[in-house]
Amino acid sequence: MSKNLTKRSEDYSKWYNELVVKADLAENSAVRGCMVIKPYGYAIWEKMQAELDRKFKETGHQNAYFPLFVPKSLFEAEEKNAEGFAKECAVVTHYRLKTDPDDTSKLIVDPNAKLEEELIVRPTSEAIIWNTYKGWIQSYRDLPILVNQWANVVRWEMRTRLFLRTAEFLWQEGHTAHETRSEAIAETEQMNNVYADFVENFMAIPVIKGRKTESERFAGAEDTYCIEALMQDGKALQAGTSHFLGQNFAKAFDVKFTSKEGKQDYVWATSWGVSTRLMGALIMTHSDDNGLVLPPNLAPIQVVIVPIYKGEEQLEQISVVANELVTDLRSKGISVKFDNRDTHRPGAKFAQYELQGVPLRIAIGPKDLEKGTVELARRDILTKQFVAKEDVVGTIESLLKEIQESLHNKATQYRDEHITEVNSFDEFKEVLENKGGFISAHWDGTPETENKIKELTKATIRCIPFDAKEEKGECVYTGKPSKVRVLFAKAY
RNA sequence: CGGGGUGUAGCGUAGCCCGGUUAUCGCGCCGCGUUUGGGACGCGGAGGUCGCAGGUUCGAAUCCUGCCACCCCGACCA
Repeated sequence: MSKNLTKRSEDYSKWYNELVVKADLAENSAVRGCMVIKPYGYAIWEKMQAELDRKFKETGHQNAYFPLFVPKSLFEAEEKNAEGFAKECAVVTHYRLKTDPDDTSKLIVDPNAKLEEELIVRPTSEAIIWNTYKGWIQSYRDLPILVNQWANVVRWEMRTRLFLRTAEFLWQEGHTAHETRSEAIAETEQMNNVYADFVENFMAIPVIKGRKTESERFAGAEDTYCIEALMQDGKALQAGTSHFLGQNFAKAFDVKFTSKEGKQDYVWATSWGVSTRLMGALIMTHSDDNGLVLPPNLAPIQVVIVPIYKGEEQLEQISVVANELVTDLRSKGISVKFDNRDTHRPGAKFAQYELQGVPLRIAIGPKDLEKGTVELARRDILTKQFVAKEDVVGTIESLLKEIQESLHNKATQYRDEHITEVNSFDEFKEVLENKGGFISAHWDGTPETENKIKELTKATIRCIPFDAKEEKGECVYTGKPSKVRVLFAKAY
């Protein structure tokens, strides 16, 4: 493992300055923990959005938008949800500033502009959305409602971590309403699968699908499904969640419908989301000491062309070859950048595109002009080869596919090597301390044991995998009987 | 909120214990020239309320007091 990846995630901000920087508005400590996402990083987020959005539409969902502010009275309606998020809410209490009478260069909050009811900046949107759905749903004919929202949310965490736990983050949240319990459960499963498919195949990050334990469940959910990934430093990361909300929110907001049989019933609900945290997962899964490594499906620039030249005349000759390549590659749907800046030397460009994780790099110099070749370099395994000009497009097409696959394979191999079955608590602690990763162990099913293990080791149950085999065993801590192994890990 | 630590140029830092020239060095930035197949080199240059406020002193980045900010560990968490 690369040594730098064992460091704290904050250190990534130095290497991946190209991608994202921490908010640097130090005069106001209140924005501590927020991110500035630079254009290159945002381009990656946009590619993620586009693919997710496509999958959501494919499964019958539509986008909509709901208010940023949630009146406190709505927020407190669903008790568990409110309780779960209460400790991390930003609250708006006033709506106006005025000039400070003691110092006209300063502004103060106008005490006469106090809101009658405080507004919560959404930490999640169930409350405001279910309050709205109430007006949309009367009959079974109004169901299902399959809506997704792209938004930002604020969670005032006591401690933030770049990418993984920022005070403000971008995400999508799906909120659906159904006639029946089973339909809602099917939706919950479907969306968890959509996430798994996206993260595995688009981001080349292997995940384990499973169910959360009661204590790790979303506040207000009856059941939480999740996808769990493993980072290169051996810590687990929750990459996405899909919740079956039962009738909790329908009851809290009094959302009833009349069924075909003419009976009144509460609506069944789900919600599901993934966030910019996935960009953290991307970095912490694929990066090496030279910087980011992007799966081709996600790379805003898939191929970069760097000219190596002496004098303008040579640059012109190289540009002819380069521009032809650009046209050919673009016609195949490959995104290419020809970097002909004369303010930077080739070596500096090589380093920059490596840092940015561009999957393939073409270098064209005088030697290539002579021989009719180009130099083609792979970012993921840092190899170089010379390719005849006429073979370049074909080679690149197959290499992009190969890199996508190979990144996924490499990460899967690492992940699989870091799932360790243990049968005693000593072994549990030993593996957790020295090897890290997921620990597959028996658990007696009680929150008390789960908590005790968390206290003693800092490891939590990441999930009860869906594909876990029935197997008789004894709880690794209490020795009580257990039917199935669950996955423990230290988590971000 | 509890425990520990740090504040000197855009970034990273030396100097502080033991007060004394014009505050050190590297990266980055600007200009000129030579360069260009892995982060170029030479010469010249710009850039600083030494976190803030008070105090001690002939003299404070350095000593004293107070404050502020940030980081790390813990509780919280997608």
